[in-house]
Amino acid sequence: MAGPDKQFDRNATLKKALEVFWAKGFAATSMQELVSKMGINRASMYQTYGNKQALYIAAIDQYIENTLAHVRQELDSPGLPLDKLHKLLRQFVIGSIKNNMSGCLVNNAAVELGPYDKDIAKKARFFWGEFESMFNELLKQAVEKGEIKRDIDTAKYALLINTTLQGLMVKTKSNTPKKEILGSLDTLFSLVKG
Amino acid sequence: MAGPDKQFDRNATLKKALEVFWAKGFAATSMQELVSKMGINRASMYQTYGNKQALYIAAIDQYIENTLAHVRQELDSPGLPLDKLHKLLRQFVIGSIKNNMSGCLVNNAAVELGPYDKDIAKKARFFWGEFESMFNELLKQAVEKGEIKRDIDTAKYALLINTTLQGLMVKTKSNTPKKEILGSLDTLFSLVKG
DNA sequence: TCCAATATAGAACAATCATTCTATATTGGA
DNA sequence: TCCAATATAGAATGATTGTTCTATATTGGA
Repeated sequence: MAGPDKQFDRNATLKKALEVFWAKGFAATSMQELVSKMGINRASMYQTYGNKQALYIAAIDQYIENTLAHVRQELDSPGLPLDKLHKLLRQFVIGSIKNNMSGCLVNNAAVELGPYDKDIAKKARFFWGEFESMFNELLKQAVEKGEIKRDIDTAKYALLINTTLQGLMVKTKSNTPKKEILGSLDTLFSLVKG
Repeated sequence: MAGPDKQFDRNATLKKALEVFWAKGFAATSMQELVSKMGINRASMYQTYGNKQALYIAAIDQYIENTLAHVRQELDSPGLPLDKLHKLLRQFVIGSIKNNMSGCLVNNAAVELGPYDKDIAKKARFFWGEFESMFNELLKQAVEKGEIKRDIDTAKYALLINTTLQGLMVKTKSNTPKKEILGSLDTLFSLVKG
């Protein structure tokens, strides 16, 4: 068989598509804009991804993979568990605001398509489930290390923290002052620490 | 001048438009569907509202007005302040799930258009600001009446509660189990009560 | 009985949508 | 030097988009 030949960089072009979908959502993004920003030919894109929906799913998959890897790395780094978590969530908020109030791609996708697309809804639940597992793990460490002195139900707290995080992401999308958003995050952690 | 003649019911037709936008978002809703569901002629709709964007804004305004009125009424009713608030938020969650996981129209609008539409973003901030004022008022009452025994910064707690509420709304859009969502709400209130 | 306003039906519009097609160039191994 | 794969350019397709237009019916007050 003939080799891979003059192939474009799948990962890089998908990242471009991801950025457009992240900024504008699914329905408001046209194939024209996608093809332009990806820098490849229309035919190549249909050949590679099939259609707009499939490209969107591929972009979300890449986002989920990259984000989970990043979160794992941050939470595995040295430091007090709860402080690490607090810092990570602060990063999410600041990142969203700096990235033109883009929020979280999964959150955006769930709000736009969740009720009509079971595949999207399922991916969102998986993504958040992973978050909540990691948060739970950190909370358990926080209790062990005495960073949290009470005896708490860490799993429930993990769910609450992620839910609040999703609310923070939404608030960044309407130009809410950064201080206010980060303030709510601080309030949450002050309550968790007890 | 000639009288109002054979006019359609502005309020009722706008409510129909609201329902469609609420369920499907702005971009994914076509004028064809709007006109059909509203039961009026295309020309009448353009005559009355101008264009799709203006109709959307009008629908959001009606939603904000109705929702704030409903919240005020619920929170003014007799009962323990925090219990009333808890029950109200539970209603929001259950309502969203029963209404085909539609979430909150303002939340949906902020996520879809907030970064690109300053008018939408401003309305979202106003809407949430009203929520937070009312929540703050209730929290102050809860402290006065001894429903909360600690000395808390009610304003900060009000912000946190609304932020978490927005996260709860997002979670309803991806078919997250009702029990899990309501559980997070319970966790939040258990922390607030202290 | 007019008039002016308000509604209707439904065609027409130009633009844009996602998608497919034709034809051609480039590449690396057999 | 072919071949088969992979890319390109760019036109074409047919559907759908938001919006406007023409023509007509209904209504209530002057």
